[in-house]
Amino acid sequence: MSDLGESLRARGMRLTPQRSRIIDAVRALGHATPDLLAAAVGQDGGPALSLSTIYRNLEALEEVGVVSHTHLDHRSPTYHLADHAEHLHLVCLSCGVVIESPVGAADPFVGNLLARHGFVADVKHMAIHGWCRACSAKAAQ
Amino acid sequence: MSDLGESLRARGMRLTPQRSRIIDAVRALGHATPDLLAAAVGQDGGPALSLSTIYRNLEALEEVGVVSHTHLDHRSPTYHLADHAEHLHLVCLSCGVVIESPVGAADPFVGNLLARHGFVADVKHMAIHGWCRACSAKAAQ
DNA sequence: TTGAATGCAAAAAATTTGCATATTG
DNA sequence: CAATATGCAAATTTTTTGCATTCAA
Repeated sequence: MSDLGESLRARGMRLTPQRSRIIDAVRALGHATPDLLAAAVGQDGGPALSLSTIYRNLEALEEVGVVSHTHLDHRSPTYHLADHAEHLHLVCLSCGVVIESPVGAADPFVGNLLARHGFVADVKHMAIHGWCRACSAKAAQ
Repeated sequence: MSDLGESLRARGMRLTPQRSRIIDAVRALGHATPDLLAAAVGQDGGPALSLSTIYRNLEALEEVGVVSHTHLDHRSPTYHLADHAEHLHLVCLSCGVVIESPVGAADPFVGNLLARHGFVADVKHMAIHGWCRACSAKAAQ
């Protein structure tokens, strides 16, 4: 991340202390929503950041490719470092548990979509919803 | 739809004119968001319905199994008749086009998740995001 | 008749935007 | 010094909730 400043500057952006702190928080939490990040940044010793700064910076950092986000449900974007191991999320509609699975599990599906529609799918942008083993067993009774 | 009234009554619910009009609107539009439905219902000749009635009824009708919803993006639930042909949605992150694809395309993927995690995936609950043929071709240059 | 449903207005929750001020490069 | 970023408050957008009134069964 030493060239982060350069990546930013190359796009006319600046490396501000706020940006560094936000990146640190994303790294520390693994993945988190904007307001969780705001809370985390507020506890790193420095002054709290306004929520709008959080939002604007997550967007900026995503453009530069430092972070990216996925949606575990229809309303929470969760951010993580872009170089974080890639995996897709399975969210149980019943108990809410989140399971991580290697993206490879979707390869045949992704291949189908490409062959059939020329569509390049990013299966990890949105979580896959359904029912976990425990909940589907419960429902089967 | 003649037994809709019974299905509702069996659960202590009632068949109101508002409910019928909402179902008609869902059928007419194919699939639409709550506010689009509100607009559509408002043009069927009768009086407009309050948005809260729309929301409460979509929820009620979904419980009874008459309608169901999917999320094309992280903020718009789109409702359709439950007996409407099942398909999954591919949404282009670049141009926004929505492509429908038979759920069968996801069978191997769904099978993998079941085998690997015991997870019963409902791939059509959330749209699959990615890039359509045109946009990915453009990006390749 | 009576409990469920409606309408309206106010409350929430989650982002986004305007703008004056502070800062980076 | 000039242009980008920040902070704060206000505006949006979308959905939910309280409550008095209406209506289906």
